[in-house]
Amino acid sequence: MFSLDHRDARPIYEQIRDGLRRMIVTGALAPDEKLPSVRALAMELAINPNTIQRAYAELETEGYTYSVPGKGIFAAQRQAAAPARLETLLERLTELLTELHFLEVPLEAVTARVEEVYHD
Amino acid sequence: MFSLDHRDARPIYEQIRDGLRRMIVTGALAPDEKLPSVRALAMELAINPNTIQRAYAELETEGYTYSVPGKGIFAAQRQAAAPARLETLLERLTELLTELHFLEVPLEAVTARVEEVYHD
DNA sequence: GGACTGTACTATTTAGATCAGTACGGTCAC
DNA sequence: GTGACCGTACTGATCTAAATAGTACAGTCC
Repeated sequence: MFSLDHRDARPIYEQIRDGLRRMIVTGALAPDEKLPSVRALAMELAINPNTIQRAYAELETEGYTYSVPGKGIFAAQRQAAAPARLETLLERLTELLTELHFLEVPLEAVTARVEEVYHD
Repeated sequence: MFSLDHRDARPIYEQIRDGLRRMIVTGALAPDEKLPSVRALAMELAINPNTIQRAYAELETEGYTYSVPGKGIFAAQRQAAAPARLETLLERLTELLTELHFLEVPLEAVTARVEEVYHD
C-alpha cells in the first residue's frame, strides 16, 4: 500500500491519515473501494492497530471514508467531505496565498498552477 | 502582541512561530521592524523563554527574520525567504488544489480567491 | 558598569503518541 | 452454526518530545 518515513517528525497516525487522504483525492483509491483492514495494515506497517484506527477515525470525521460494520472501511464519494473540512481548506488557501503574495510570487505563476491541477 | 490558544493542540512554539509569520506576511510587522525580545515576550505570554527562542530560531531558518547580536531580532525584507520555504509553500499549494479539485470546488471560486488576495 | 539584547547549554517535568492486551458485535463463506 | 474475518471500544504501560527551570557568556547601548 505505502510506507512510513521514520525521519518524518509527524506522528505516525498523521502520516497514515494524510497518505490515505492523498490516495483518495488523487484517485489512486476509487470511491467505494475498500481500504485495507485495520489489522492488515497494522501488520504490513509493523505498527499497532490502534494507531491505524486513529487515522481511519479522523478520515471518517473529514468525510473521506465510511465504515460498514463487519465489512470494512471504504472510500467515500467526492461530494461527501465534511463541511468543516472544506472550510479548513479554504482558510488554508487564503493563508497560503497571502504568504506567496508577500514573497512576490507572481500572480501568473499561481494561476498557472491552479489551471494545471484543474486541467483534465 | 498576541495571545495563545490553550485549546489549540499544536505546540506553543508553533503557535508563536505561525502567529509571528502571519504578522510579517500580512504587513502587521514591517520589514526591519523589531520583534519583542525573547524575555519580554516570554514574560508577556507567561511561558518559558526557551520556547520563544525556538520559535524565533525557526523563523530565522525560514528567512522571515534576522538577528543582530546584542540588539534584537528584526523582520526581514520580502525577498529574503529561504528557498526551502518557498518550495514547501508551492508543494503545499499543489496538494491543496488537488484536494479542492477532488471536492469539486469550481475553478472560478479558486481563481476568485487568488485575485482577491493579490488585489492591491 | 548596569541593563538590556541573543544564544547555548544541562537537567527535570509533563503530556501525548504509541504499544499491548482484551473484549464485543456484525458479516460472510463453508 | 462455527470459524475467520471485519470495525470499535476500552484499560494500562511505555516512550518520546514539548515545555520548564536554571545558569552562563558575549555583544550593544547609555
